[in-house]
Amino acid sequence: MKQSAIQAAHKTAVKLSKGEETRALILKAALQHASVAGFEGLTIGTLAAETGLSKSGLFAHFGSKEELQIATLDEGVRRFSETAMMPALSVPRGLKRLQAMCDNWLTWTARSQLKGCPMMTATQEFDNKPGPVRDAVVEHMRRLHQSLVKSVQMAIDSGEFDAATDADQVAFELFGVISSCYRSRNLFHDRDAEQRARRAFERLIQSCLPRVANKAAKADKNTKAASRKR
Amino acid sequence: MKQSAIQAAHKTAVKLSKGEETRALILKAALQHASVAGFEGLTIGTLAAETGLSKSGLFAHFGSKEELQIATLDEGVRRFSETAMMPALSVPRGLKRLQAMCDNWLTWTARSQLKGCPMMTATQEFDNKPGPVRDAVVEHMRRLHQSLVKSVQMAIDSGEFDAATDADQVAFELFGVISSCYRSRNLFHDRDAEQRARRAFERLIQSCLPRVANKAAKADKNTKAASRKR
DNA sequence: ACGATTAACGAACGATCGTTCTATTATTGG
DNA sequence: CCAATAATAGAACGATCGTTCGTTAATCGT
Repeated sequence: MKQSAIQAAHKTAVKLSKGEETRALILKAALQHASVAGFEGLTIGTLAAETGLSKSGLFAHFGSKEELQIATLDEGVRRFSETAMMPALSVPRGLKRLQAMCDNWLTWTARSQLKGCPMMTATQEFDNKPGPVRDAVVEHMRRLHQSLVKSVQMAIDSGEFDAATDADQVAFELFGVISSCYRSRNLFHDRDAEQRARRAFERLIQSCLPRVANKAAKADKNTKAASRKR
Repeated sequence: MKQSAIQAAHKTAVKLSKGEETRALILKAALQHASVAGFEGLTIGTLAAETGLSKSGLFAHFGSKEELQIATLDEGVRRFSETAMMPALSVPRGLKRLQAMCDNWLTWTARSQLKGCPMMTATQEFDNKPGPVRDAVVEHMRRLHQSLVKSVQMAIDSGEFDAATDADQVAFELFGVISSCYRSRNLFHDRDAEQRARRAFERLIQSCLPRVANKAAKADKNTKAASRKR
């Protein structure tokens, strides 16, 4: 009983074998490192020193550097999902959720104690380097983009956005705003970066609002929300 | 006379010493390599093999890898300036020039036979890595951002953009669009990326147009263009 | 609690990294 | 054309890279 209480203290109630435990520890350090120095900058030796393991001991968990990179990327996506995406799912569908998602996106690295966004880093590092890592990055980023598209589509379905809104286009532009925010913040140490991003979101949202019968469409929102397509 | 005719065949009429000539050759290869594998991926050995020089022979041109990285970055910026920025300067000030600048920005890597944008790569690689290279990146990007701001300001001064337009904010968002375009093109191999970017530019420009007395402001354009502030 | 399994270590591998040195070959200015 | 200078080559350096291997220590299922 005492044991189960301790287990319950963890957010994930499942038990971890020794191997899984240290693997998680490694990946935490690896993600931290990758968010600063990139995935190519990940080094078995450095990582081993940071975690107190031997090179070979650490290596055994992954079998290759490539696998380590992919595992670290996966861990980054996992952290992103639980820090930025999942909380937004508790917000009602539509514009509110889209805004929550974008807002969480801007701030998740700080909340996750990372210096940069691992996925953005991975994108730049591997977008021209064929191989399994690139494939993994593409897969993850495609999913991410689709999440955005879906959220925009919900705002369209709810009537908050104009029916003619190009969800893919909006997702494209939202992604751009987020990119610009990260760059301003990390490269220029611009403290107003998030404010700039929010203003950009605002402008983008403004241009997506229903064009005609503005008030009527808003009044229609609650009834239309019930008939979602996806 | 024959010799001067040969020299005239080069675009830059100035004479090049042997050292400067090979240095330029190295930087060309280095830039090519950095645009694909990044600046940390630059390797003295690989670069020496590609250019047919010895490691030490190549090394002597720069004195350190860090200097090689900075020189390569400078070369990238130089190429960007002559491929994307300078041609835009022959377009009349104002909205037209801003559009030309953005358009050139989207396509300059292809015209310069690069796989990716060296400055974007450098930004991601060094935005969290203190040192001389990062300092150089920051300096270059700051200048770039200012170029954008200035072009936006000219569109404001000419009356094509609303007087209340926040030039810094617009530059921020333009940068985001370009980022998103590069990502879509390089990571997803999306052939519509440029079209998406142009649509985003269009939307952004639309939101900057004079709010009141639209037609009157447009008619005023030619007269107001003469009284620029900067 | 014991036997089977897994995790971790330490040493060594060849390769390549950036860098230094000395020697030799090219280029250049007078 | 010749001395002065600059450019390049070659060999070697210690460090670190990713990886392999055999052995020891810890954990786990029963």
